[in-house]
Formats: sequence, structure tokens, C-alpha cells
Amino acid sequence: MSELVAGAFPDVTAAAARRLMAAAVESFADNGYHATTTRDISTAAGMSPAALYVHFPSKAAVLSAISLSGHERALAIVEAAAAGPGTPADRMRVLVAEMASWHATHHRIARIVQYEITALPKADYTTVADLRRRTERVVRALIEEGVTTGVFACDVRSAARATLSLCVDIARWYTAASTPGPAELGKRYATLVLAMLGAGSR
Amino acid sequence: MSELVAGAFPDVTAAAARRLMAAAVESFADNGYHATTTRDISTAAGMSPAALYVHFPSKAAVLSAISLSGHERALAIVEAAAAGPGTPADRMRVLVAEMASWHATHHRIARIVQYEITALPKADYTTVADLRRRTERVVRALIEEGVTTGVFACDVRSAARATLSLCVDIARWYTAASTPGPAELGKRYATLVLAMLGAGSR
DNA sequence: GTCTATAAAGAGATAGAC
DNA sequence: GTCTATCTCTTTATAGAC
Repeated sequence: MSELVAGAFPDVTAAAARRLMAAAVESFADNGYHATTTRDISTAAGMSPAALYVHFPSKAAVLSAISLSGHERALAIVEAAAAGPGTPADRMRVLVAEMASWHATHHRIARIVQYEITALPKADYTTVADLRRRTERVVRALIEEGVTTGVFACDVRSAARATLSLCVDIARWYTAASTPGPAELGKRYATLVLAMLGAGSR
Repeated sequence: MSELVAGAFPDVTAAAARRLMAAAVESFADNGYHATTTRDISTAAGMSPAALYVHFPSKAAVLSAISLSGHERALAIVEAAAAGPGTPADRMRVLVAEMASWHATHHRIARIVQYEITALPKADYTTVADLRRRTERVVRALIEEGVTTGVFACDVRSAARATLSLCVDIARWYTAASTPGPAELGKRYATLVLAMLGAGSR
């Protein structure tokens, strides 16, 4: 089982908490939050059912920790790409490549991030909704810039939604056995998106 | 509550079964399959908890009925569009417009179709997996035809995945309050996809 | 075919020893 | 901080009257 996932929460200092989160990621992603029991999580982490409650106040708190961490990572990716060097087309290519690649590499985490928001406690849902709005705003602003400067030709709102949809939906169908791998998939999707934005037509 | 949803299962003859399915759609889509109780469903349908079991052998059978019906509809849409008149570009425009529009109009059903497959009984999961394969194959064949005849220029596999992703992901974010409406969204997405396939560049 | 009542199992969370 | 044992509530599904 994945050191990849176990290492996916470097911000969580306690080793036991990280192990629990890694176990939760597997089960939440494969079976869904509600279909996962606290026993599933603690057992997979090699602990007794009660041990979970030493590190998290509730099952929902485990979900929140995973979801918040993932949403922050996704926002950081698009912000870094949008603030990078080059033309809007250059930056867009990086943004899609990295975002798509992250969703493929961390498809289990991404699945929880994208599809389990209704199970979040209200306060965390609010935080997550804000992170999502900011993510979408960054993408829209970059496309807007490209349209304004004449390098893109498309409907900004729809194109921004479509761009994020392409990346996000990877979490739904991608598995460890999928081809091409994350990096190559990212490249191909970046090319598709640039064409979609009308970047090739001038 | 939606006559739209209640009328979404014309193949189900028994009125009580249709009412139960419509109620289940609302709750499955809003809260998820596992977070929905059989009481939620029967109560919303105006019945006692036991009444559900007169019409369905289990809670999972209600899910299967919804999921199978939705998957069959989605396949029918792409098949009809792909078999229609006109160039590959013409047919692709219709395919995306109708597929996107359906996912927007029936976003609750689509959400269940796309995100609750792990909760299906094994036999139904197999059926659904086959319907999905056939759907993807139709889209890929149409893009392939376009590339072969020189009207599209793109990587066929990635483009087919991306095209379906755009349509499918609508189920995740679309609400009754979303703008533009289903028909207009379908048109805009069709334009985006044709650009993505390289149809405008010649 | 619909109801009330309930059986049977499962699941989140806690108590208290070590 | 981890364990065993258990409490309490919820949930799927069934029994049997009308």
C-alpha cells in the first residue's frame, strides 16, 4: 500500500495520524465515505477501533483533514502556474499539465476532494467552497488575459469550467493501471485545452 | 418535487415504483446512496418504510433501476448522434450538445449514474461497465472517423476521454440555478469540443 | 398494497485498564 | 497512546394485521 499516499500529508506531523489518513484515503476513495467504517480505517492502519479517536475527534474530522489538504494543494498548483513566466498560453499549458498530472497521480485523494464534499461538516464545507471559488477564479483570470491579449479566442466562463472539468474528471476514471501515465496525460490534455481555447488558430 | 424526475422513468409502469425512484433520485443525488435511508425514500414518496419492499427487493435494487436506466439513456444519445446525418464534425456537434444538455437537465440522475457505481450489486455493475465501454467506443469511433477523413486533428484516445469528461463532469457542478441553461450550455460545449478536436484549424 | 411493530445487525463513539 | 469491552443509536429488512 502506498507510501505515496502515506507521504501525501507532510503537513501532518504525528505518524499515527498520517497512517490513519492514508488508510482512510484508500477506503474513502474505493468505497466512499459513508460506506467506510471507523473500524475499516483503524484496522487498515494496524490499530484498534478506539485508537482513531485519540488522533481525530470523529470520522468526519479525518475526512476534513484529507479534503482540506487536497483542496489547498490543487489551489497552490493553479496559482503557481498562473503566476509563472511566459505568455498566457505558456502558463495555461503548465497549469493544465500539472493539474491533470496531480489528479492522476493522486487519483484517490482527488476522488475524495471532488466527490465527498457533501459529507463534510458545515464549517469545513464553507472553507472548501471558498478554496474552490478561488481555484476557478485563477483559471478564469488567466483565460481572460489570453482573450484580452488576443492569444485565445473562446467564451471565458465556459472555457474555464471545461478546463477544470477535464482535469477534475480524471479522478473519476483514472486507476493505477491507466495509460498514459500522469506526466504524459498532463501533456496531452494541455495540448487539447490550448486547442479548445483557440490558441492554435492564429 | 420534480415531475421532471417523476417522468424520467417512462419505462417503469407501476406508479408507486416511479414515485419511489423519483424520491430516491433526489436523496441519492443530494446526500449520496449510503447516506440515504430506506425511510428517507419511502417517506419522501409518501409511504411507510415497509412499502418500499413491495416494489423493490432491496435499497440496492432501487439504485440499480436508476443507474441502469440512466446509463442506457446516455448510450442511446451518443449512438443516435453518431448514426445521424452529416460530416463527423456535424455529428460530433450534435453528440456533445445533446450529451451535455442531458447531463445538465438530469443532473441528479447523472450524478447517481456517474458517481454511485461502486454501490451497485456486482451483476448490475458488470452490466453498467459494459454500457460505459460501448458509450466510449462510439465516441472514439466518431473521432477516429474524423481524423481519418482529415476533418479532425488530435490524439484520438485522449480526445475521446476528454470529450466525455466535459459532458460527464457537468453532473458534478450543475444545479437548477446554473447558467446558462442546458440547451445553451450544450451549444457552447459543442463549440469548445470541436475546437479541441482541431476542427476549426483547416 | 399499505400499514404498525419489531427483529437483527451494524456502526460511531466512550470507559477504563495497562 | 493503545488496548478490550461495551453502550447507544441507527438502519435494513421482515412479520403479520387490515
